[in-house]
Amino acid sequence: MPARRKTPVNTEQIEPHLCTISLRLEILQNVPFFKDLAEQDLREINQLFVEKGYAAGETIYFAGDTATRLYVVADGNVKLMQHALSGQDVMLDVLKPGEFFGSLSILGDDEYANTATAQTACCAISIGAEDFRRILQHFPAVSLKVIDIMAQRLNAAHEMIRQLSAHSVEQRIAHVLLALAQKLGQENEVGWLIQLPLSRVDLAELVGTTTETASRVMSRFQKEGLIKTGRQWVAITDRDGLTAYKLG
Amino acid sequence: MPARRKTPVNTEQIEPHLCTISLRLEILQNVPFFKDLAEQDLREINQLFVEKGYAAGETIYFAGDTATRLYVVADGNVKLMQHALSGQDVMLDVLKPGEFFGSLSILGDDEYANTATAQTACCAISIGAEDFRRILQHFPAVSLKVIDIMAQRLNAAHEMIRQLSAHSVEQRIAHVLLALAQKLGQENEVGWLIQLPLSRVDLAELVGTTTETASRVMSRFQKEGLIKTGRQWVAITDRDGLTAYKLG
DNA sequence: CGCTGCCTTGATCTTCTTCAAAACGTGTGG
DNA sequence: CCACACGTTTTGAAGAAGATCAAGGCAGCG
Repeated sequence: MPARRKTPVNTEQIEPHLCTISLRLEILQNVPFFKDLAEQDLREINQLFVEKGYAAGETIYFAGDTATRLYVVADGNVKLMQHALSGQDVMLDVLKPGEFFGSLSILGDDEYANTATAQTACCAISIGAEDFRRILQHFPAVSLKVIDIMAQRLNAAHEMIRQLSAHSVEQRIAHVLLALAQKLGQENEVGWLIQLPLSRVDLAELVGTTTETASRVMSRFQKEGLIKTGRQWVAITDRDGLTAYKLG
Repeated sequence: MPARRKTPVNTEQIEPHLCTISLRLEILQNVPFFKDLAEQDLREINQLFVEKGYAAGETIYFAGDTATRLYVVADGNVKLMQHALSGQDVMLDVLKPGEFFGSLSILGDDEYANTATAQTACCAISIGAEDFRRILQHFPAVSLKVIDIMAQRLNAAHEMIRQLSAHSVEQRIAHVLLALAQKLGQENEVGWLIQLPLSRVDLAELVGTTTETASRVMSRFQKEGLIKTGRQWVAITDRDGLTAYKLG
């Protein structure tokens, strides 16, 4: 028995120096838009990437910083945030290994549009925007994949806009929990566990409400047996029940 | 004197058959991602496009339809909408000539993610998704431009998410009015006129509120001398004042 | 002139935020 | 191993922002 840890979330620490060069090739193969490249090309591209580890909570770049690099999550989770002048933060997305972030706007704006922070201890590899542009020019197939992924993200953002415009906090939380479980969930003795430390603050930032309201809704959901939740973790126990809530 | 029309918005009707083949080449040259192509290439690409006119209010495609074509606005304005089960609609964007919409997800999903409707009488040209993909493969420069534009749109969507999460209806309306004026505005004896028929319903759908609340906010703005507004039109008279409102 | 949509305004009610305080878990240092 | 301290979570009560319901007004058009 390791300890009396209550978190069912797996929080193994990844040492910053774990992302060795040999591992990077494997990581790159799992990046959706590099998947179809020849091994030789991949090997060359690999040379252009640099890896770095981050502690949980550490910021990878800030919104407004000069945008020079494109990143790919290698291990752990990264969250993308927007900041409002009022001090209120908004969480746009949680990324898992294989997803990219950073400087996408290859030609135009040269500022990061959002802040990237390590949600868990994590490792990310990155490439200079210039080098990435060269790759896109040489491999049209990669460009097509990138366009495809961006279209998906745009759709996800539009879905979020619809949620915020038309649904109650209760519905939005139900939706976010289901989406996160879909993306990062693991079946478990507790239920369908979201493999991510997720506080009430995080949840509030994800659905655009306050921590208090988020807490109240979570209590209600738990009381009704839809979820099990504790400090920084959530598991879904009644998927259909939550879906019903989400739909109104 | 034509009549006692009150709308300062220019509402010249475009006949559906106005988009002749000769005009199309000119239109294509103004599409951001075709701008840098050689005349000869453009001429070939032009052959692949088909044009069609739409009456104001007419729907170009519905969310959920099989996605087969990519469109470019040639003349007039097109709005992109999301629908909620509750019946509430959300307006994601208003497009002007040169902007594209439709099937962007070249490889993956084969459904339109939103509904495109003619906000004014308009004309759009379109190309089959297959043909467009071929163009992207042949001209990497076009792909880069497309990625760039999609990055901009993603940023715009994220900005909207931040607005909805962190700002009041008043702030959101101020923001939308300024953004629309920036995009479609024309200096005029009335003020900075938004060249677009824009009802209270449209406004409400743009900022995620009800027509009543939108109307109240607009009345307040007019009372304070920030805007002039009437049936389906808005002009900004105090840009700085509105900006101040937008910031809180 | 009256009809049909759009726009406005008022009153009421719900949802969510805000402010405040207490309870709980977790890691720390005695 | 226990107890304290800190950050997280919960809960309550009051207040504000916005939604909803319901009329009434105004512009444009036949």
